[in-house]
Amino acid sequence: MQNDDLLRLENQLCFPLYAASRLVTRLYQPLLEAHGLTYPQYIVLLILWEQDGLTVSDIGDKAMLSSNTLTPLLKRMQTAELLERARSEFDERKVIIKLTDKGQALKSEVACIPLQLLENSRIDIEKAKQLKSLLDELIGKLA
Amino acid sequence: MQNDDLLRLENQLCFPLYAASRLVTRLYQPLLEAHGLTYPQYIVLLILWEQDGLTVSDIGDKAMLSSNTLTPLLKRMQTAELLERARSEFDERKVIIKLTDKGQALKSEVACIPLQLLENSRIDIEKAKQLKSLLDELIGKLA
DNA sequence: CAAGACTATATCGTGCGCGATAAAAAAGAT
DNA sequence: ATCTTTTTTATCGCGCACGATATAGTCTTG
Repeated sequence: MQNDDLLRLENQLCFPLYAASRLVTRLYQPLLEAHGLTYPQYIVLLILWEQDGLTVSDIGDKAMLSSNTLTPLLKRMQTAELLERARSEFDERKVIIKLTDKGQALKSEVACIPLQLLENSRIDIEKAKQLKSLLDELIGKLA
Repeated sequence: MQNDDLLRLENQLCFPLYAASRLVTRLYQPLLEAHGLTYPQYIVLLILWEQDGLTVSDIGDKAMLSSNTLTPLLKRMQTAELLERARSEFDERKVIIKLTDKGQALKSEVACIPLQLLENSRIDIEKAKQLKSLLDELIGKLA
């Protein structure tokens, strides 16, 4: 493949990744907005629903985000009364994030969303699994 | 699969997409920054190197972006003297984007980047192709 | 040709992402 | 014990993304 071909948009792996990610976010957006959530906030909730009481950097490790993104995001979620932020009493550097009742309760409200999106979009479930496993592998190599 | 499992981060297709897209952007970022480019600006250049003289919405169709994102971005690229923005003389609503010599010249400078990234990351070329085709299919269904 | 509909771009506001840096607490070193 | 290093969170600035809206040019239709 010549350099010229390597620079064609259609031959880039980066662009479909970028485009697909934004398209999927757009798919979630109206459903999440109904619950006052943004997409990254939903990611944080997915993490906290699995394990509550994590520190900011614990969440950061899982979401691949750091404090410059997470601190303001978590503050907004605190303002929305979805979670509480409190310094650890054992290590004052750490901030422990705990879901409020409202944050916990949201779980059952949005539980239907993944399935709903899967059904509404005509996505082949086998191809989705294949895609996910290729993405996980890519992430493993880049993270 | 139960609702609870459907909400586990590890079972979401959306998250690896979001994470992989950001990881790949981070891979490009230092190489692009050396040429004063951001990742979305690079995407716009890829488009214009293929076909110059497009309108804002032509570029938007290809990049899946609209004027609220593109107008400021193109203005920054104009300030960087990579391109010129001029109203069409036939239809004054349209803005024609033309690369400057500097914008054209950048093509040969960044031509090595895709291959360089492919080689530096230990990405299997066959899996990359497979991934791209699955992403293209997904985009086709969602766009 | 005037009024309304439509199209193309621009503007505005909000929320990310993230590099760079700061500040404070904890851990380690001498 | 003091000094240095590391860890953890927060702050700042900039550039996207994008919904909502504005503005101006073009087209359509009576």
